[in-house]
Amino acid sequence: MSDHRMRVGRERSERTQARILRAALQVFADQGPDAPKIDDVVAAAGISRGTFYNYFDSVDALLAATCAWTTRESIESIEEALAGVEGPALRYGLGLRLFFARARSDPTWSRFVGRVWRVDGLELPDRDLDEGLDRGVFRAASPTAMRDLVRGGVREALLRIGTERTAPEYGDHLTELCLQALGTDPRLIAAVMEHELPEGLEEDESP
Amino acid sequence: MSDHRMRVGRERSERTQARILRAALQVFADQGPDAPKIDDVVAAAGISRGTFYNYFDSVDALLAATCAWTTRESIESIEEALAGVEGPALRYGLGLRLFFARARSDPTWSRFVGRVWRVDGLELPDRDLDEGLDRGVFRAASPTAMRDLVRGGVREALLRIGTERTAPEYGDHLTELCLQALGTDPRLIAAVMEHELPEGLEEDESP
Amino acid sequence: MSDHRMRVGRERSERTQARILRAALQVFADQGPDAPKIDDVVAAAGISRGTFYNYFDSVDALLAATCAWTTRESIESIEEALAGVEGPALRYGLGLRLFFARARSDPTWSRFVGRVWRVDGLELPDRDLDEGLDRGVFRAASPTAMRDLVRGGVREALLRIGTERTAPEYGDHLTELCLQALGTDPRLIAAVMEHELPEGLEEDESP
Amino acid sequence: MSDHRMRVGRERSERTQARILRAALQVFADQGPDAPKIDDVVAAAGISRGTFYNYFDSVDALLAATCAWTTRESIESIEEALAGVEGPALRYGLGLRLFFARARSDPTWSRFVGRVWRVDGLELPDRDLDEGLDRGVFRAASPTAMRDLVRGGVREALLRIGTERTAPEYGDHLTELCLQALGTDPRLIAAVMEHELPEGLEEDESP
DNA sequence: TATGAATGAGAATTCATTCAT
DNA sequence: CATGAATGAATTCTCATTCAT
Repeated sequence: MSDHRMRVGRERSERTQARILRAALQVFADQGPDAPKIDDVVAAAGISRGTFYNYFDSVDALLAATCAWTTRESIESIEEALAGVEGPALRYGLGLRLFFARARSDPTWSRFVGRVWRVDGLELPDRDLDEGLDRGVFRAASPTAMRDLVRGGVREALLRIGTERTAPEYGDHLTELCLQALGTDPRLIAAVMEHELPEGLEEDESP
Repeated sequence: MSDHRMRVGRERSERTQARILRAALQVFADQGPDAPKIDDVVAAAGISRGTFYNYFDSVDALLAATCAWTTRESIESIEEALAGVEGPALRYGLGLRLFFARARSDPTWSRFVGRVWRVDGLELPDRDLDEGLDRGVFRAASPTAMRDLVRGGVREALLRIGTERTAPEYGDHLTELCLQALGTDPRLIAAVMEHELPEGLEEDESP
Repeated sequence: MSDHRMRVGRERSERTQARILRAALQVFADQGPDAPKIDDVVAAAGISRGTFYNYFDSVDALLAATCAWTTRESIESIEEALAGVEGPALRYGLGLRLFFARARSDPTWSRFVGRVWRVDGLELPDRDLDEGLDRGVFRAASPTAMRDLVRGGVREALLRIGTERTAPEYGDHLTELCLQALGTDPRLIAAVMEHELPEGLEEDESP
Repeated sequence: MSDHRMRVGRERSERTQARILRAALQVFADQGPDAPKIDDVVAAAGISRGTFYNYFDSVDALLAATCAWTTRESIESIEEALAGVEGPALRYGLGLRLFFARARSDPTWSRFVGRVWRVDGLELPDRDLDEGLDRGVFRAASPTAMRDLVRGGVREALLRIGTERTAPEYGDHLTELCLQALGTDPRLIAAVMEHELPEGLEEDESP
């Protein structure tokens, strides 16, 4: 009996926490990381102020948790989807294409990532990038500048995808441009673009 | 006599407004567009709260004015510096190099532009971009994606330049990458990079 | 359980709102409609500033609510007390006498009504007035002038009653003068003045 | 020469003071005695804040001065106009008619007197009232109630005259009602109403 | 005397946080 | 755990007053 009560309690608790995080995603996506008030989150989640404080200490803590959740979930999805793919250019390029596909299927997530994620998140595919540079698949006078260009471009693209109705090929085009900027061999680029998109990254996972 | 008084008054007024704008540049550069409190600005400008409200209705109005000032001033400087330069690639590329040079000489301005400017400002060199596309000097499957990549990359670069000590060539490298992403002919890129940097854009003009 | 909590919450909320309104009555009566500061109300009600804003948006909104409350309550009391009384002169005259009796028993209310009520409230007995004019019980070259004289006289009387210790017959005398000004038959006036005062209007009802 | 300068200075000073008072009349008439800010007066008078303080210490002092000016001027006009008139009822009735005529010709003044004057002003014709009561021309169970009724009615009438377009006879009708309320002999009332209106009270005098 | 920029005390308003139920 | 009324510190904003020119 006590067992049952505990289980029910834990489940309810997890459901409430999930509601808050989903509401936070929406609110931060709409207002950015600084503007939101507790009441915005509370209203969006359909809970009371007091309940909020049962789960998070402050808006900042909520922001951190929301970032952690989305980042963790994205990493997992990407790694899973790219599980069998080999080669830095292919992995990196397909990763970007998947990222934009996910953005397209969830504009709120896209806006959130574009507005809120700082380096932690937007540097995810660093391993493939490093490997590509090491192997000479990517070439650049300044790796830092290269990363900055790509990171900024991706962020800008996410904001656009999350905000307006973009053409279906927009994400692929941006991926292509990024690879070009990295100095990738055109034939390799073509291969990336023609490769079938692995499954994954398109569904929203509950925290 | 009355003339003299009016002139003195106007001069003082303009000096105060300039002090506020300069303080605002600093504060917005440090804290972003949403976080600053009136008191931050007031303290940075060395004026009283009341004086602030003699010049601006709210922090939002101040933000708008600061954007307008920096944008106007940047446009003027760029146009002046590029006065005699012909050809979209040369103009666009030199424009970027000048922009980054200015950023390097004024990190606060760089941080401000990187964090705060929205499209209004960061689309400045649109005319040259359009002309380059028209003439086939720039090539891209998706002009929108191309612009987004460049805009995002520039923003990211400004944040870096405004935040840390970057290598002297960083700006040039990023410029080169942008031109590559635009599909510019490598010889043309080389010409841009070897061209002497016109004077201008390096001094801060008072509002 | 949830039911109980809701009821307790609502009751507390209503009690607080009532405290604020009662404090407002006092404060507006003392200072008039424009002068009061939020802090005056807050201090008189014994609540915090924040609590005030949980109930009203501004002093103006509080003023409106206080007017609405007093007006509604007065209308109800009068109508109840005059329920069985017939004839415009009798109803109007007894209404005035009751009004002044209430004023006497609650000087704060009297000052409030005298200083703050605008037409909405002080035109209450319009129906009887119109009916009296229609039937020829009241006569006047200018109904507008007549109403203005009575309204102004009543307001002035309320201020006096609410401010100083008046003779017990003061209200009746003013009623008599009003009826005279309306051109009422002296015998009818005598009947009004000799009629027993119905119960009611003398107690303060909580909002 | 010094003489000349002093005279010119004094004249200018008097003109400025007059401008302020006239502006104050307007502003107090529109906003009542409590609401006006220094800036409202300053803007209406077309002067600077500093100049205001050369003439008055505060808004309260300005209010007092404006009341004093209008009261003094009204007393003088009335006394002058009624110079040769004998008998309390005739004097009192004609005084009221003149008062309303003045109100009609200067709605701002009317609104000001209606909203702002306290007893000091609206008790002006006390002497005639007292004399009328002494001689039995006026009759009332309660002189206080009588005065209150008349004072309130006059105030209400001034507000109406100052605010909307009233019929030309409105003032006379209200005068008649007042005299009726005072218990005046109908023939005497008729005489008052038929009496020619003395000259005066219709022009605005500069302070 | 006239001006209006500058000031800062004080009033209005917001909002994160607590806590009794 | 959930609730939302109450709180008051922090912030925004107003406006009477001063004073150098």
